[in-house]
Amino acid sequence: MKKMSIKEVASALQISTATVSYILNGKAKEKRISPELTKKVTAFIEENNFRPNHLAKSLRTGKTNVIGLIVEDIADPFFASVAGHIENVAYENGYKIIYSSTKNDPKKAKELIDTFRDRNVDGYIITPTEGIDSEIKYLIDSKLPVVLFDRNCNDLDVSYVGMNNFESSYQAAKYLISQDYKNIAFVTLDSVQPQMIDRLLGYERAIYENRLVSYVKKVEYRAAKEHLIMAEIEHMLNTEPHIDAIFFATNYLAITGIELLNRLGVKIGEELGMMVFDDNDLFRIHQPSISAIAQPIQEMSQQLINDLLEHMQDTNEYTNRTTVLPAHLIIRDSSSKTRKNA
Amino acid sequence: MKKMSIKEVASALQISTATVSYILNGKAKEKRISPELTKKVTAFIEENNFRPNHLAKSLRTGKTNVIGLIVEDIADPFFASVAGHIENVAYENGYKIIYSSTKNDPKKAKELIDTFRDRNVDGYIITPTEGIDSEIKYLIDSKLPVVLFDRNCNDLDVSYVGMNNFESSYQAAKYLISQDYKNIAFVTLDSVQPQMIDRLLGYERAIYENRLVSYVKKVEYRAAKEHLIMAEIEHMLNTEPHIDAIFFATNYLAITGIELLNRLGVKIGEELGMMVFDDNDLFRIHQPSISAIAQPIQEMSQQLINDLLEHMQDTNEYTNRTTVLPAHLIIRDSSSKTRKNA
DNA sequence: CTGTTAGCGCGTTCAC
DNA sequence: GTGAACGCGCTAACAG
Repeated sequence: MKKMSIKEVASALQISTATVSYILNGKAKEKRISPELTKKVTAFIEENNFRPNHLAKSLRTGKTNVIGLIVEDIADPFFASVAGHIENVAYENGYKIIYSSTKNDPKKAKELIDTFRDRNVDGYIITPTEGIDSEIKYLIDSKLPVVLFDRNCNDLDVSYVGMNNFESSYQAAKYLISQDYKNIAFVTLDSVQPQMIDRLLGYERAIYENRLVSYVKKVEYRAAKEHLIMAEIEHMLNTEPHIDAIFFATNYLAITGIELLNRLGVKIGEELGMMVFDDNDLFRIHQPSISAIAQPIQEMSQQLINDLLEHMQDTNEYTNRTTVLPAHLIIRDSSSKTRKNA
Repeated sequence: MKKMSIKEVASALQISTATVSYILNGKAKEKRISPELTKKVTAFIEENNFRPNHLAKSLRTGKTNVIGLIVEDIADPFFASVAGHIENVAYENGYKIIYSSTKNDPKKAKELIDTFRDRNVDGYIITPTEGIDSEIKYLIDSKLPVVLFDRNCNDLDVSYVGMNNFESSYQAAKYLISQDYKNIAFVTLDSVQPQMIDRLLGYERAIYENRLVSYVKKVEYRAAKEHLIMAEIEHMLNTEPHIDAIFFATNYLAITGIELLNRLGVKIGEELGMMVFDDNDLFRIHQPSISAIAQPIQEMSQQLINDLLEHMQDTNEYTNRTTVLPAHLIIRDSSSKTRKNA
């Protein structure tokens, strides 16, 4: 029951492997192979369940039909969701996906790019870490299809898909201001990632435009433990008691923050407004519900995989495309002093 | 800057490709290649950044160093988390992971197994759907390393890793009973998956042992829309008003249920006890917090990948192993009538 | 002892 | 419609 080779098919049918190969690849007509023979071969292949060896094919053609997906962490629901959407489309187009998580470690990111390169993946979807511009540039220079997402590398001519962090942050902050919050704090990570910086700047723009004061709390990035985050937020609330709203730059920070506030008995919405980046079941169901900026995951994924497929189709004519999608601002109860269900 | 081949290395150094290959694969000593030559070759390879073609190597050796991961849905946080853990260990051992989601469709599951087989993955981690026993059996008969998880295929001699659904469900139900709930409903999916059946049976055992009455609500499985689930639960609560606790068999059902109950203004815990399968941030932070049965994700993943690696190492001596890990019963406020924080 | 030759794995594709 | 080279690395058998 071992695997059959094209040679065996050929010899069983007393024809050459070339003929079988042409038929397999739909070039029967082009190569003027008689319909009868074509039918005979097709039938034989079907009957004996012959499957060409993918490795041999890849070795010869240089195509693996594999897409390399490099994300910060596949276990993160955001990236997992993107992985799911991408897979659907990739699957329909005959591609499989091989993934790896950088854990935001540039060294690992570089290794991953190398490994994927060694394995001849046909295209790359990458969430870049800091300091891997040169590796990405190398891929591009080698004419390999690459699409970045979530974070861009500004200095590179490469396709990118992301969301409008600056604009959505600005709009969200403006909304809080419109709801009469006067001292809005922004809790973020101490990170230089462009998307994080944009979120901060969007907030600050809204603050400055309205002649308000900005309160920015940067939580240390690496292995930020929950209780440390809580301690920092608590400290901030104690030293700046006039703060009347918090805008969290990430999901995780917000969840930790909510836990703290619940424990402190602070009434979210009434006493303290809240806005969060990245939506989540929790924010919808929490009482009061929490307003959030939802990333357009579906749209981003679609764009990502479309761009990549297109790029893989015609490597030469393809021109890079930067897509910045609008986020969805979801207004719930936490961003108004008068709660609907209060 | 195209890729260099072993042949080029050999000719540049005026030696044979065999020599280079032996050195590359650490067989220099075994093959009595002089240390000087070894050093020279190593240096040359380093300098010119030569990387052997993985495809050629795989074609020759039959090993791809790729693990095929077939889950129900990679976008589901549970599977994504498993994927993350597995990746860590796989990576350290030189394996990459190629994934695909079955969406619980047997047809797709079969296709995926075929595809992965075509692509010569070295090992399989599979969340089986119904009706793919024969495909899995085929893999096993072909001596391919397979580990199942989440759901077992009872009739197959194959390694399996999962958690003790029956026991943990039984314990959780018993706990509710011990907290003086008398009419406990069990809300589950209308599914014949073994793990779902075990959860139901565990609940029923606790009910019967205590001479209570079981209320089982099976929600239709396919594409269960939120509002339909809500309608079903609401109907149940109306027709069986004496129900004083709900035990949800899945995370998703519970989230939907909580949303409904909050809307109805039912006081979870006091008026209606609650227990849920699969933990989640939401359950921890919800007020009142929701008791849950947490899957031992870390432990399961570790066991999964260990078993598979072992199996891939010595295909012959390996004997199948069934691992059923205990779940973590996390008692919070929703499972007592007297809430701690009430 | 050191290192080489040559065939293999298997599908693709050019030249006839 | 075919023969044979080719993509590239591995390794048993062999020569010096």
